[in-house]
Amino acid sequence: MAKKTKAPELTLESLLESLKSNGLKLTPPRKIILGTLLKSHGPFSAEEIYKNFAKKTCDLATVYRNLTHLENAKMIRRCDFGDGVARYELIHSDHDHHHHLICKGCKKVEILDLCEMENLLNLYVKKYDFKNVTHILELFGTCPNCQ
Amino acid sequence: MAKKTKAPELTLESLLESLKSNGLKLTPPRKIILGTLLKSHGPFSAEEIYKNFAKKTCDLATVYRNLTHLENAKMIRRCDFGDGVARYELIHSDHDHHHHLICKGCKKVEILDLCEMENLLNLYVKKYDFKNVTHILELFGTCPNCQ
DNA sequence: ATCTTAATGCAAACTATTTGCATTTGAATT
DNA sequence: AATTCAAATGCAAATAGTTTGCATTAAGAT
Repeated sequence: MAKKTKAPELTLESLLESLKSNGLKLTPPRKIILGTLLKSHGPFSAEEIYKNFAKKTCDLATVYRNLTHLENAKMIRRCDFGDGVARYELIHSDHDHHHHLICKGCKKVEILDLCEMENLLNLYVKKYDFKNVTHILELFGTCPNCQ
Repeated sequence: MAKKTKAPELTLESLLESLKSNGLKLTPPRKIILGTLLKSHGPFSAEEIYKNFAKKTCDLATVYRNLTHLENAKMIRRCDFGDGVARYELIHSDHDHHHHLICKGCKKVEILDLCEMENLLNLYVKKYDFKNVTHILELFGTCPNCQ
């Protein structure tokens, strides 16, 4: 079931390559944004990424604009935790679709692979004859530490 | 599997009763808000509910405040379609948990009962030992009409 | 009829995000 | 290396959705 093809490791270099192949210029802000997303997984908001800039070397608006560009280029994915803040994470491959289990206390994020369950979901939905069905699915709870 | 107890029909009267039992006063805005939510199912935003007021007889801020109150009283549920707008719908009973399949074209909303799938979801998540696990799950696509 | 507190109106504040416009800069081209 | 030009940026202002402070009003208990 699992693909035998090893996942091509995502590096800052490969990401900067992707920029190029998407017709996006390699600018300092973009380097920092991609570097930040590469450093840790948890989806990050524009603010969080922005705070990561050592010397506020670019405008917050630039972060927003770039996140939109990177999303269009399918290099990052937008996550919705239902709190009115958009968060983004790197897309590691075409088939790295997953969800999150977020602790309401410490905000720790567990990665969930619900691939099989989603097949079931598609079955359920088939009768409605909708095309291009996508979904948002995020889980919340209290982690062992915070209980 | 399905409960034999017939669902106690939700009426404007029963809703106004619920207001009382939740220590909430019966005010004109509240009557209209509940009436609106009772009229059709689709989760509605504060704006949409507000527009339903025949003569703008109350302030939009009042609608927001009341939606918050009604949510706290567990009379309505907040839905998140990932577009930065909060939408609300009546809770018809303790066990009326469901999701939506929303057409990206005409915005038509289908109600999905994914109860069984959610049991599976809980199984998947068990190993993380999170407590009080909740989730948001909404589906989007293009309905037959809009294809 | 009175009283107390919750509910409301109105305006201002707030948060996350977007946009207009002048300026700068990456990178393709000479 | 210098030129060029669209793309990217900075900055400030605009926007959307929602919340809040405060003085006033009214629901419903006494």
